[in-house]
Amino acid sequence: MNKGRVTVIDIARAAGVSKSTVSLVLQASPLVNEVTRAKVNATIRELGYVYNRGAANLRQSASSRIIGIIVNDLTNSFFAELAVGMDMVMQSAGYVQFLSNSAESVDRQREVIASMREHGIAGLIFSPARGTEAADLKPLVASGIPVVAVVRNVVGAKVSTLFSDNYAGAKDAVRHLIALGHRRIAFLGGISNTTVFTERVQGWREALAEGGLEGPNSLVIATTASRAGGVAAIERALLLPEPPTAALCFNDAAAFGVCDGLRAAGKEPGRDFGVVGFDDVIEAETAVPALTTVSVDPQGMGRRAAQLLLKQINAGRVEPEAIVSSVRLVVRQSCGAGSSDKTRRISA
Amino acid sequence: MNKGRVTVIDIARAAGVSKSTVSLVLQASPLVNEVTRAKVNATIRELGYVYNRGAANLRQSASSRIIGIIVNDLTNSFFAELAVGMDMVMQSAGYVQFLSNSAESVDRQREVIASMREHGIAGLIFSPARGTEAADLKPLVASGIPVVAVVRNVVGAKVSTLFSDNYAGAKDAVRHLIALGHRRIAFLGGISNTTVFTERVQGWREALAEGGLEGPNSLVIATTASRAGGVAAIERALLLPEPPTAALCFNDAAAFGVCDGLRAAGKEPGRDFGVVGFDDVIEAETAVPALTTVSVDPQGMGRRAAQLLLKQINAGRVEPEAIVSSVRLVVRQSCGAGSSDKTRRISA
DNA sequence: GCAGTTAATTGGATCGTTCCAAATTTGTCA
DNA sequence: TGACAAATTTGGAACGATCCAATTAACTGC
Repeated sequence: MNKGRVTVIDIARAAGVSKSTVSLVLQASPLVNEVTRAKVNATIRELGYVYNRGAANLRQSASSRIIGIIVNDLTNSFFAELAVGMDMVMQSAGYVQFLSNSAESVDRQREVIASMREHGIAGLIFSPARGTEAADLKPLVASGIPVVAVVRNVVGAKVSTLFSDNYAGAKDAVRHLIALGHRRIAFLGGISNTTVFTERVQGWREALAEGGLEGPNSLVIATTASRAGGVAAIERALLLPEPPTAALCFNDAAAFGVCDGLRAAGKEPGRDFGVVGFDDVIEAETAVPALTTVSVDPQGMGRRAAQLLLKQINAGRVEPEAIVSSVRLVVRQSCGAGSSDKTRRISA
Repeated sequence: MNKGRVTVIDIARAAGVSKSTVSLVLQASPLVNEVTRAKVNATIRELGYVYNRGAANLRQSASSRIIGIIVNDLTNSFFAELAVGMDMVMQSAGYVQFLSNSAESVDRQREVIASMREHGIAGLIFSPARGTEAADLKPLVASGIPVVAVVRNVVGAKVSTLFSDNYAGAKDAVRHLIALGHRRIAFLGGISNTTVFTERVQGWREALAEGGLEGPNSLVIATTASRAGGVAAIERALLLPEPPTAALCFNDAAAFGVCDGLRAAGKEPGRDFGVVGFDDVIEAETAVPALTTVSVDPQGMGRRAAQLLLKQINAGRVEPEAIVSSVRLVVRQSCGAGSSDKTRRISA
């Protein structure tokens, strides 16, 4: 009996109707009589039938209810949260996702995209690996499959985008540090030749200028966007002739590293040095000291990206759309302001 | 021209051969003449043909090169790393994965499994959501699809399993703390009614007994398996009449929380209190102090789980297999031993 | 030059579903 | 009761690939 899968034809035979009727029942069509419907449904349960979406998608009209998601680094909790947000809305919209990690490799990314395409995805959301070119997306876009790029952009690609407002976020953060009395404020961590980095440094620089302060390049210390990168950056910063008294960090991971490095140097973050992160990952709230950071709400961003993609899939025709997701500064302890009182929020 | 996708028939017509020949070329069959092969391949590139795996999988023999992965909490970096490990081997084996987050909900997990099944996965790897029952997997297993449960087990389910050696790992960790001179060693964090928790507490208890020490229930403080849970646990531990001087934590996240809590109480982890974690997530190495922890190597575990699943898929017939992945204690600073010298490794 | 191989190629038929047009049943009303 | 409409049901013919058996083309060796 277990030989071969159960198909609509088996159901039809067992229920004494035609396969067409079974198909109508499967699609919950109002055309079919209640009695018949009940009988067919009973048989379906009885025989343990499983719908074969692959077969259904074969007919040219159908679009597949599968989407692709590729992130550049799933081990980074920012991207993991992003993926979780997407997963949530995709799941409740009745979609399944191919979810892959490009690990920052354009080759792997290309392979994954090709593979997903062969499997017939209805759309793609991805945070591009460093070095992604418009050409990598060309065929996908040309075939009319909606694509949403998140977090990072791909120059020249005709795809929808969803970025956070890096410039405004960095500016607000630095303004806050200036308001707290800091005069030498560094920018620590991150990889320099990326758009995100450039935008955040730009915000940092303009806020300093606005406050009549200097923003020399020596205060911008690029390393990597990780905890280890944060440690390295603060170590170098403290060796400067005129060391900073506060820093905006490229992201939360780097900010945690900066806190680690400060402690290793005998300084207490928040009290002896103002630290501000970027992203607002979950641990930011529970860390000690709680991290003051620019909240990007990665899950929310993931959800918005997913909704955007679904909208485009349903719309049929793809009209690239660029969304900038606003951010807000969440003041906690690490900047030296929130001291004892509970988390306070400043709208950006 | 963009109306409808390009199919083997289009290629065949354009290249002046039959669709069967095109099919043979696609499968790199040695039967076809080199000249013909070149001509067909050229036409394929020229027309921008994309292979339709859905159609190919329709034929009963074919198995799908899609597998399913479900994790209970992707925002936890342990599971994110696990997923990345799986992704790596699946990708190089030419598979794509549906990867979903059950968020600890058995209902969502059930839905996702059903959906994946309809899409024709060749196998499933998952870390069961709390409360998963054997019945949830019954239909999948009955249809002969290999299933591998990782990290947590599902009582009564006939599936393959891959767990880390929680018992031995906990025992080694506590032995090490005893060797460092600690006499009151707590077990902090985690959710009490889980197998993993029970096994680790068991190891803790036996190591204490072995060292002639007491292991009262008051020293086992269950909260949650998170950073916040660690903070809460150490707070309660320090209020005990006879507070502990060291602790084995349920996992690294909790251990970081314990460090945070210690600092908030004016104690320096490593110097004033021995802290040992469990998992060895990436941040464990770069944290300050570097975390002494039982290394589970989540990525490696993910890779092994993926290899096990692939083996079963290729084997055809499914014979459930139980693998216990060995662990080893990685001594760093947080336990008070590694003090100044670099990370030292003790094999378990 | 021809039988006997070997190498290459090729029409169906098939996988499990959907969809259309046509057929059947049921219901309504004069 | 018969004509007509509405409600249900139903055979095929797709969809895009694979695979088998059968055909055709290209080589042997004598």
